[in-house]
Amino acid sequence: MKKTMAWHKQHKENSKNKILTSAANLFTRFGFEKVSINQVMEKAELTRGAFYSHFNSKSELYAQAITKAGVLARDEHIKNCDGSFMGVTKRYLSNEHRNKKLKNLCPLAFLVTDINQQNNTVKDTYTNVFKGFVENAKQQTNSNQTALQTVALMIGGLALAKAINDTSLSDDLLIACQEGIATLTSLDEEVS
Amino acid sequence: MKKTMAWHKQHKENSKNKILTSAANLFTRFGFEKVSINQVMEKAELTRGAFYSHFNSKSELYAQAITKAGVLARDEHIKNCDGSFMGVTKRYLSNEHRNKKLKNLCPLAFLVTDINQQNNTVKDTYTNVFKGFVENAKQQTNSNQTALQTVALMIGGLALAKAINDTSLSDDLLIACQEGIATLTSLDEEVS
DNA sequence: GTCTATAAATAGATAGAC
DNA sequence: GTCTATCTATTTATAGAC
Repeated sequence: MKKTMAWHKQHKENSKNKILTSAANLFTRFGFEKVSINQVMEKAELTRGAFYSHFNSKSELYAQAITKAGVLARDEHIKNCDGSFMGVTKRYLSNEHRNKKLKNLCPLAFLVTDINQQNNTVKDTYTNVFKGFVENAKQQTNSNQTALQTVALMIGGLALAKAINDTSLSDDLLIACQEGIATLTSLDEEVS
Repeated sequence: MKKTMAWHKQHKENSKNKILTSAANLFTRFGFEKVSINQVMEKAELTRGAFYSHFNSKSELYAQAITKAGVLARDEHIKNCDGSFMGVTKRYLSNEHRNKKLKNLCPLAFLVTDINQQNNTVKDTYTNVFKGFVENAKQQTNSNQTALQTVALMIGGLALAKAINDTSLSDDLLIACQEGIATLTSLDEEVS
């Protein structure tokens, strides 16, 4: 009996995890409104009806999916970087990230506008993921302001580069943001 | 007869202009997917059925509304600024802009992610508005790269500040972006 | 917990009167 | 050109069988 319960619990957690991974992937790629619950469930290899035994509404899925997307993107980042600060920013502000060739995309950049019409729970979740991102940047800079400038150039630069329908200009923009971060952080070091 | 034709033409142009102004306002505030044709037409004081004698589809409206929003935002900006470079960036990266207190909001910042799932015509229009924005910045900087860093900090910083559900952090972010632009442009001047 | 079937609401788009 | 009425498709969410 206990064994069966444990299996059931594990089974449910697996299903929920599959749904969240599917949602994180689809939302960051196609935005909130363009993705239906049906699509999320299909990618998770389940049917639409099963959704509501895991979440009360699509809004609830939004919030949890953003956290999941943040974790997935960070893990993939850590795994594939040399660890240097400029290595991280270059990978973040890369053509591969912009072109959605990475397995996991940063929800902060890819959903920055989508967030705006969602409820406060969703916004709070986005804000928390952002704060984690900022904390990470702070470890690499002396001043908080430089950290904020860095994340603005990373997240904002990537979001803009993705929106532009001109590859050459978009490439220039990504490089410019990398250089901007390098300039501001090196000034920050001189001051300290 | 000629007089009547002229009046008709004027009337139609007025209606189309009202629809575009309404759409520019609603889209920048609430995003593409959240705004229905019905809402656009209601704000333009017309009914749903009249829409299709001006536009073939909602997509066609998107594209034209982005251009309209860009023009409206720029005009309001010019009208209310002292003309100095930092005056412009401070007004752009202001609490009023972030809080949607301005009459016209910048479509580049408020739709940067929404654009992603639209067709190429819409993306091209967004790109053109962006190019105009960059050209404007270039007049204030020596290098093209500094201009790109400036627009990334403006548009990206505003988009992020609006997404964050923490007023204090959001305020810091706006200030940091203003300072970042000041730093990068002053370095740019020294080099020349 | 997962499935099929369906309810209820809303959207984009069209038809025809004036 | 603008209106009312309607078609068709899609969505979130629920009901009930297994």
